[in-house]
Amino acid sequence: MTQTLTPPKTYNEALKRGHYYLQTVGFNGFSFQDLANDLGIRKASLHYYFSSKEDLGLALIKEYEKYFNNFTKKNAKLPAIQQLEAWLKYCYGMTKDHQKLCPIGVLTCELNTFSSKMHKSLAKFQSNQRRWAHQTLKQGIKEKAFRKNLDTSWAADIFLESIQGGLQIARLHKKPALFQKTLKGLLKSFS
Amino acid sequence: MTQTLTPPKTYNEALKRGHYYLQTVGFNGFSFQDLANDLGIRKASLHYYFSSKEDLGLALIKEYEKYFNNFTKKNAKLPAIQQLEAWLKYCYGMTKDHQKLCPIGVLTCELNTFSSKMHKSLAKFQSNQRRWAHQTLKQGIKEKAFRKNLDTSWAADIFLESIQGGLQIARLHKKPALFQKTLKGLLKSFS
DNA sequence: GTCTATAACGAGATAGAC
DNA sequence: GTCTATCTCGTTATAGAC
Repeated sequence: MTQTLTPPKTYNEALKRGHYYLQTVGFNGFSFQDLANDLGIRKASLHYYFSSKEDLGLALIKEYEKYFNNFTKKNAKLPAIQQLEAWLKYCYGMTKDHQKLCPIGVLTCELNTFSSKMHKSLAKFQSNQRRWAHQTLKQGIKEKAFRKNLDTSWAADIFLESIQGGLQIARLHKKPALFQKTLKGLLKSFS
Repeated sequence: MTQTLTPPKTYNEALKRGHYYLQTVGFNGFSFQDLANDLGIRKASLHYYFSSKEDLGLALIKEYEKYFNNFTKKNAKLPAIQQLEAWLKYCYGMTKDHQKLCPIGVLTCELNTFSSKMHKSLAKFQSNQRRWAHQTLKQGIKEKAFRKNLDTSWAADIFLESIQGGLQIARLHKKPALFQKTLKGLLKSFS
């Protein structure tokens, strides 16, 4: 009925294309012009939604985190190993979708070109993922999916780091199967 | 005596600073102007050495590979585990040196903004590293440093991918120790 | 081998009309 | 909410003097 109920279509489309570019060419690899072309509007119009590029960057990270939180909530009742496998499946999908990378990996490479606000936002997001991985791995031990003496703190870190690096190497050699093999093997080594 | 014997000081300095920038802000994160400022010359002068930025990029990768080949040759007679540990030590040093990243990781994130020439050069470099890791891991089994049934193909991939991702996460949280812990743990898990 | 000067372009950002 | 128009700046790259 009122304008607050109508969905901000342009805003959402911009975020969607922003995510695409971020994961394929990096945050510094695309411009307002690129987004504007895709949306069929002028780049000046984008400043109505995002006052600056940093503003866009913060919105993109926030959106990623929203998706991630939704994902973990949706799968919270599954056995731990299935939760971790579901995340791997989602990441594996990136290798087939324009060889996208993990956004955290991309942004970390560009980190020194960002403001501290974006830096902090990204670090918080990664800590969030790390907390989930750690807790899920601990749950997996209780469920006997992983060995009792597994160092879950270490496992959480290497799991997330390997996803990042694995997606990057898979892109380099155009070999999605490489990601699959490495990460499945890592999960198996936790047993 | 002749000019071919005098070292091309400017050229080498440019490569050195190029490496620094590549690993701290990415290849697209610095300009000829940055290099020129550091060297105390005009940016136009750099085109005497590098006809284009792509040309500079190719030279930087070639230089990395030269260093790597030298490194492996130098340590070739050490036990396998010491060779791998030496490489980890070198990478760990990056975390303390302006939080540098693995150049392959950085360049892979920016890959879609590069020419196919640079893409191929980078892929070849990574394959070279992968071959070394694989062969060294196999040697480590013979030397009883790693378990007999270790999947060395898998181990080589996860080793290199974790280095990449590990350096990135260490930068994000400004925690060099994180890299150390993850990678030492991985190597130990191969036993 | 380094310089000045300049071309050609694309970036982020803003003012103000509609 | 989207537009035109414009500003300012930084980028790669080239021509030609010294």
